Amino acid sequence: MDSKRSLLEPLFARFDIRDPLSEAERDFLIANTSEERRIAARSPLGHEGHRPTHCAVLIDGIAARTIHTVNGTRRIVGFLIAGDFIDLQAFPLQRLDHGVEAISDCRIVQIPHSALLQATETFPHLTRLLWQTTLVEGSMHRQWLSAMGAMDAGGQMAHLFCEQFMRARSVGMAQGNSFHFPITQEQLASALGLSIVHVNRTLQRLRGMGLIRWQGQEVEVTNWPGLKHEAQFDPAYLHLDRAED
Amino acid sequence: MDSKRSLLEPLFARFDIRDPLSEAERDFLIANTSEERRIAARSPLGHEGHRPTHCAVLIDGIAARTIHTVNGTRRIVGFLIAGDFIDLQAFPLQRLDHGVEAISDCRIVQIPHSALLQATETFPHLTRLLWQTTLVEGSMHRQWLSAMGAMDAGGQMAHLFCEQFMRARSVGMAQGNSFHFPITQEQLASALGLSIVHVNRTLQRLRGMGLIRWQGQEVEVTNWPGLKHEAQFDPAYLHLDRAED
DNA sequence: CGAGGTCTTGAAGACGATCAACAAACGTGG
DNA sequence: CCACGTTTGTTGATCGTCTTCAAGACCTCG
Repeated sequence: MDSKRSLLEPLFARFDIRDPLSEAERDFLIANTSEERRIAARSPLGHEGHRPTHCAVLIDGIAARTIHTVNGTRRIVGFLIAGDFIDLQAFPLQRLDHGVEAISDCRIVQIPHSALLQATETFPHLTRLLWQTTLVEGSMHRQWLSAMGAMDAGGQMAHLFCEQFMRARSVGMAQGNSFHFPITQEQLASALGLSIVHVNRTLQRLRGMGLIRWQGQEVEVTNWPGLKHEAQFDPAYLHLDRAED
Repeated sequence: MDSKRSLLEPLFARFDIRDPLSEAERDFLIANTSEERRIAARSPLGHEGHRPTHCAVLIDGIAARTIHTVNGTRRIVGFLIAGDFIDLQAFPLQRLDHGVEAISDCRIVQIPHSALLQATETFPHLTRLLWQTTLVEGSMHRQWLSAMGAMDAGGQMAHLFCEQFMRARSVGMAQGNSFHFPITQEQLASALGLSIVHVNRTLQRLRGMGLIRWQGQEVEVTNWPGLKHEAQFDPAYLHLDRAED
């Protein structure tokens, strides 16, 4: 199925950065991939506590990992873009320990856990790559933790923009210095652990410093070295591995 | 080697909670385990950017995952206790993206990456368990992120104590309501992203509320329900799976 | 055109940081 | 065993960042 092959292209591109898949591995994934499904913005892609039987891959759109606290607030702990696995963790862990929600309209495909099980039995190299993929998530979480404790709101926000920009660029989703990032300030606040009001003011400061422009759904990095400096950004933790910039 | 078997006991106990290892899997790990090594408190167990050839398991003691920021501060993003893998991520990822330092005197054993590679080729069930283990880390990171954004200093600190208490208990390292936690207030501050002064005051508040006692290197939970409530603690994310309390 | 969501601005107040100093605990060598 | 320096813990005062509350502007979509 060439249509499925093209659907999985963002995922393959992700692997190609680090360690390309063999044809047999690609074919195996393609053979076990469902038809494309469309998910409307704001709807859930995964539920905390749920035990999925399939693993989803985000083909197009933006999604967020969320954690709901007892007092009713929900915190965004990570963003997903094209080529990211949505709930691959739930394959080894059996249970999803956080929620995932679509930020924009999304397209996904699914791979049954039975196929992943088979992969671990017969495709050790692929298994190691899947494993690796889930670990990059953890690395990003650590970086967020570090940023939150060590920097002020401007630094944290700049850091997030740096991360999203580099990630978008790595999968070919950036146009020059711009990338698609259709989130609201409320969502940005939830990701940074700040109030909406303060996000708004911090945003204005970054704009005023000439670091970024943000109109509609496009973020333009107008001063990349400046933004990286403000964020103290070192992309090593993303494990993109062709050390660019 | 029965001595090595007993060294790996904390690790096996960790697996037993979720999905026990077969005898063959245990034997394989035992056969590929190095002699015990002792590491002095405050010395490094792993360096950011390093490419390890072996993976270490913490047998005894407390260690911390650290990230060094440009401005010279180091942030603690996680704690390790007996039975935790120190740098298993670096096997699939090839590179360690953060530092690890011994908090107390530690004992470790090492497993060469070559053995892990062989495990992925011939022990798929073991591989899935190793994978699973690395994912619990990510889950804890997410919870820390959520806690940092959503709660004040008291809540965050209570959350950390809850987590450490449950984890210590799960590997039999707790005595009643007490557990060994030989860290300084500076290290606690670095883990919570707070100043030392504020950690000190927050600690006094928790003590004053009768939630914990902390003398020397022992933390005693004097009011477990109260501590959990203050922390809004739900242990599901630890994936310990015998839902206790 | 109205309604709801999003963005923006102002003012007051809380939480935590920083600075500074001192007390207590610890380990080491004399 | 005591004297000493170093690390850790404790307290007070001041300041800044960020939160909260409140209200108005803008925008999009029915």
